[in-house]
Amino acid sequence: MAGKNDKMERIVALCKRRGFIFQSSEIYGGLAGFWDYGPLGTELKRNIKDAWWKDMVLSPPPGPDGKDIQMVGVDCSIIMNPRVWEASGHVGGFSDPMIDCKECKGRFRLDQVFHVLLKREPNGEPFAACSVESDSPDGAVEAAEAKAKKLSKKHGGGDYVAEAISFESVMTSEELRANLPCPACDKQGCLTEPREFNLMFQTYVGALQDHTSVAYLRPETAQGIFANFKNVMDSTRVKVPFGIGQIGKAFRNEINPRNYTFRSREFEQMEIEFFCHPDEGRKWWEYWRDVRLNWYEHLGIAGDNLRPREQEEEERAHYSQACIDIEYLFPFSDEPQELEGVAHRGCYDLSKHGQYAKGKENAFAVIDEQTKERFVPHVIEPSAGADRFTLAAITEAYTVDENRASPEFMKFHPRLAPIKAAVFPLVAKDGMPEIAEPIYRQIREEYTCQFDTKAAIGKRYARMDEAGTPFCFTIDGQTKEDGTVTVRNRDDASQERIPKEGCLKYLKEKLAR
RNA sequence: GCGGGCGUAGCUCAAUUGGUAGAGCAUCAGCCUUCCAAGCUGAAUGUUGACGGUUCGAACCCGUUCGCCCGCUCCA
Repeated sequence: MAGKNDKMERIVALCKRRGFIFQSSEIYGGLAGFWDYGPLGTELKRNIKDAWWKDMVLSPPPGPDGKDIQMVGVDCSIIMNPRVWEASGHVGGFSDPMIDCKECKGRFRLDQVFHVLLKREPNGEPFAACSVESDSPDGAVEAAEAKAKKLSKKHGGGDYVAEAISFESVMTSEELRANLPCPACDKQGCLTEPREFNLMFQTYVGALQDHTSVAYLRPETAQGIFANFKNVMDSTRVKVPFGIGQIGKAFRNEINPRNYTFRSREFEQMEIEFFCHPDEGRKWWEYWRDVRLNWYEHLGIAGDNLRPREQEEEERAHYSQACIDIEYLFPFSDEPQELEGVAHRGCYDLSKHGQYAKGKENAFAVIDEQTKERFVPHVIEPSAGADRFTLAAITEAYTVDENRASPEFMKFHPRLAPIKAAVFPLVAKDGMPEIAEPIYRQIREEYTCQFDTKAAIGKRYARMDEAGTPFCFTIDGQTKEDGTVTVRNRDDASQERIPKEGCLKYLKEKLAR
């Protein structure tokens, strides 16, 4: 494993040295879970987002029937009405107080642990107690059966009645808590007081800071799309089936951000919500699964490191009918990590907003003009992490070849490369810079390009290798004689000669989608 | 959030254990250089992660805090 971590450390070092990724506010000691993209990283990430937008929203592959599919884009605000997060379940379901066991390090949701009292009939005198995890009091009694039997035996056996009390009611008293046993290890008095673990960042809207003005930074971009479903339908003439795409920041106050930029507290998502007839959910889910997988492969995230993994039924959210995680094996882990999930979410989200948005009960149903059928569309959600893809592109591109002058270089897909080309005079004299400069100016009109006259040519090539620049045009002594320049290919350091007027055309051909 | 380790120039590391922080690489300038990090000359670079304490004196000892790494935990 040392070798693997070593690789990750080298990648992190290269990213800093060459200006791909910096720690946020580094001069003040940084802040866990936040990262900045430097000049090269910014170009790389923008290329990724542009490729996604172009390939998924502006010009997506033909649908299952071979015809064009309908896609439009939105760009929603980060702070929304807090009711959105009640409807989505982010406020209710994921802000529960938790308690920890200091002994066994177990963590429990306060509303899912119960104190089970064993009472002796007929006077109902409790003689023993234990704790268990369960989602209901009845379930708690059942779950406590084995523990209760043991406890009963310890206290002389005989008949008893078990009664479950929620921890919520017991925890209010310091005295009672001091004696509560842990549901996992049964040790007494080692539980912490209940603590809130809401993963949403909170803020206040307006000058008044109280509970009436609380708002949240969105923990996902999807809800802005759902909330605008009707607006998009009313303003664009799209009809089901169609999709809405969005690229934007989202925020999760992760307990423990780790693994470089992989689990950040501020991150960018590239999401599609595709709306279709309930009967066609499976078909569209398969379409998007294939489209998304092909996209990664097309951009060079291919081979053994890319691991699509269909989720088992137990693993999926209760409303989800199918889900595939597109995972990537990063050097920092033995387990593949999720880059994207393509989920079949049924009508869960639209129905929820129908319930929560007052007077909008019918806003999310559509009518099929042919059959007059009225239905709430089902949703297929390909949700990708832009920063995760960026990190995958970086680790996938990172190549070691000790035989080269540049033993480390970045083999980005040309479409993703931050710098597309460099123009070098072989030496800074004999009129070579004068020939090179106009070529550089011409390329710069359309592509990121660098011009460098300094240092030995090998050093300049090596610098471009670390930046992942796929092509370098070099003006040499022969250029003045026959008007040709050399093109150096990053991947194998091979060279060919082309007419000096043909540099831009050459790039256009190589960088075509 | 818990336990363990760590923090010195952009990077890799020194500093005789409490006595004014230095080297290589990289960077920049000049010379030289006709295809893969060559050479020569010169230059710049640090509140030793931050804050506080002990001391005549702290990179070094103590406390707090921030960050990084490893293992748990978490990951809608």
